Amino acid sequence: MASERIALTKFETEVMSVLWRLGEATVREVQDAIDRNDRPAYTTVQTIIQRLEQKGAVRRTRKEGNALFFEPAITRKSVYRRLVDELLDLVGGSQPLVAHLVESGKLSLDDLKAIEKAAKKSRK
Amino acid sequence: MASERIALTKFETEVMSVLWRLGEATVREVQDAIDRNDRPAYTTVQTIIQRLEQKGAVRRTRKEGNALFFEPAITRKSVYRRLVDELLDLVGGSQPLVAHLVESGKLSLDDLKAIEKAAKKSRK
DNA sequence: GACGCTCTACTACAGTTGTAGTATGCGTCA
DNA sequence: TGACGCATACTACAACTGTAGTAGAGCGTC
Repeated sequence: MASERIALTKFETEVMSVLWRLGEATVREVQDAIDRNDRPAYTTVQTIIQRLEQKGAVRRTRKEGNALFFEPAITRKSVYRRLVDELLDLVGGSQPLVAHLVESGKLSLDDLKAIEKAAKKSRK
Repeated sequence: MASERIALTKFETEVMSVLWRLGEATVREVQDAIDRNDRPAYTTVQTIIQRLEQKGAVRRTRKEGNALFFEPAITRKSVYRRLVDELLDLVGGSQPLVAHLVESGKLSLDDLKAIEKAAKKSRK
């Protein structure tokens, strides 16, 4: 479910990350979960969640006291796919991307092997 | 060279890609090189290049007739690094990212092996 | 030297995004 | 049951982005 093609901004994506992690949360909880030096104001987070709701990326689940709970309405995977695709377009494919990762030390040879092994296993 | 920390928008990055590819180009040449169905107007490209110039991402090289030539003033690598880092932050590291690539069929096991081999070679 | 074409410089503008304030409502505790 | 406090709904707004028009200058051609 969840018809995709929803474009998210950086901050919106960050909020979605929190929701994917927590499963369900209030505005307050999302704000608390945002781990930054310049933490946004409560109402800022509220606005973002509201926009996410309008975009259909988030939905209300229930109410506790007078606080609403929200949960993701789109999958993490679909959003990642979009982000990754965009990046791949720019850098010219996944090969160059991974090469860049290895080259810049962000991914070790051991990591590569581990991924390989896992992939082989899940494939069969 | 080229003090980094320059944030580029999507379109700006696209223009930079053209410049990295061509090495040097006029506004007209950049516009022609943009390969899209909804190609932007000449003046639109002009504006983007102007903004890139203000940001220090691009510099004028010479004049031919009354047309200016521009060249990149920052490296492709530094921009990629920024983009990749942002994505990594979001998806939670390079391991998950590569796993996602493999899983979604964007990267084959053969690709992985090739990268591994190349990395080993360049390392020694 | 005048004309026309192309290029640059400047201006415009609406939509998006990050950021947050204000007003008002609802629950809970005394 | 009234007040306090947190939550929501609504409003605001400046900066950034994509998009492009207009005015005026320079170059090549006749």
